[in-house]
Amino acid sequence: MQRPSLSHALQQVAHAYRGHMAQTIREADLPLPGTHVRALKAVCYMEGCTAQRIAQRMRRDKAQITRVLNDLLESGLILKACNPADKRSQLLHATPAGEAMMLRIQTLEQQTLARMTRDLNQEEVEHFIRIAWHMTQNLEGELPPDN
Amino acid sequence: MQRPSLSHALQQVAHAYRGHMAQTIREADLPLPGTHVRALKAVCYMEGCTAQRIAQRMRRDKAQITRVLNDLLESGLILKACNPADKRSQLLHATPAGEAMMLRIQTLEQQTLARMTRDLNQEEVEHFIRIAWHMTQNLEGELPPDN
DNA sequence: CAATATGGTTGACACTGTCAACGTAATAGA
DNA sequence: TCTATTACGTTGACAGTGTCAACCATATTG
Repeated sequence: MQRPSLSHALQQVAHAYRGHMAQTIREADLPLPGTHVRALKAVCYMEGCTAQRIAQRMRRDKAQITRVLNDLLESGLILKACNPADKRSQLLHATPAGEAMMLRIQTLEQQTLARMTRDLNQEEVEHFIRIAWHMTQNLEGELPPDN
Repeated sequence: MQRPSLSHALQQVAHAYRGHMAQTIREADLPLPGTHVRALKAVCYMEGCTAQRIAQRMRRDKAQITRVLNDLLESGLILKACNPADKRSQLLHATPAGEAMMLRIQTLEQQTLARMTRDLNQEEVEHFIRIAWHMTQNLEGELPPDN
C-alpha cells in the first residue's frame, strides 16, 4: 500500500487515461463517450466489421455493443448493411461523418498519448504494452488445467 | 490498431484485472464491489484515515466515497469516530469484521496478481509499475505552464 | 427435418463516476 | 471580533460502464 502496488498503479493509470481523454473530447465539443469512441474505431479500422467481432475485440458484452452501435447509428456516424454471408448479422461501415469524427478523435488521442509518454522512450512504451498484453493473457485463459 | 496500441493494451489489462478480481470475489461469496474493496483497504492501511483522504488517494469524487463508506458502515466493516482535530470530519477505522474481510480479500488479490504476473520477473513488474505511475503523473499535472 | 448454436436485440439491474447544492465547521482577513 | 472564504461530508441527480437472462431469427449439424 505504501509503495504503489501493481493493482493501484494499474487502476490509477487507466483512470487517468480515461479521464484525460473524456475531458479532451468534452473540451473539443465531440460528445462521444469512451466506449463509443472505441466502437467507432473498430468500425473504421476492422475489415468486415460486425457487432460480434467488436464485442470479441473489446471483450465486452454484446448487449452493450448493440446499444453503443445504435447510438452511433442515430448520430449518423455509422451504417448497417446486410451481410450477404449471414442474414443474422450486419456489416458495419462508417459514414463520412463517422470518418471525420474518427480523424478528429485520433488527433486528440495522439495528443493524450504523447503527453502520457512525454518523457518515456519508445522502448519503454513498447515494454509497457508488451507486459500489459502479457498480463491480460495470463488472466484470460479460463481454467487452471488441473482442477 | 492492428498491433495492440498503448490505449488498447491499457484498457484491456485494466478490464481483465477488474473482471478477474470481481469474479474471484464473487466466487468466494464476499459480496463487495471493487470500489468498496479499495476504500476498505484505505481504511485499514492509512493512518488517520478520513473520507477526504481516501478520495484524494483514489482520485475519486468525494460523493462516491461517502456512499461507499456508508455501505461499508452498514455492512459493519468500518466505524466512524469523531475527529477531535476537525469536527467536520470523521476518522475511519475497520472493525474486526472489516479486518477479517480485508485479510480474505488480500489473499484473493495476491492470487490474482500472482496469476497475472506468473511468467514475469520482479524487475519487469516493477518496471511496469514505474511506467504506469509515470504516465499517471504525466496526465495529472493540469495546465501546460504557458497557456 | 429436428436439435443446437450463433448474431443481434431488449429488459433489467449493478457498478462507476461526476456535478451541483447544501449544512456545518474551520480559517483568514479586515 | 465579525465576516468572507474555504474545506469536509452529505444528498440528489444523472451519465456512463458492464453483465445476465430471455428472446427472435438465421445457420449449422446430425
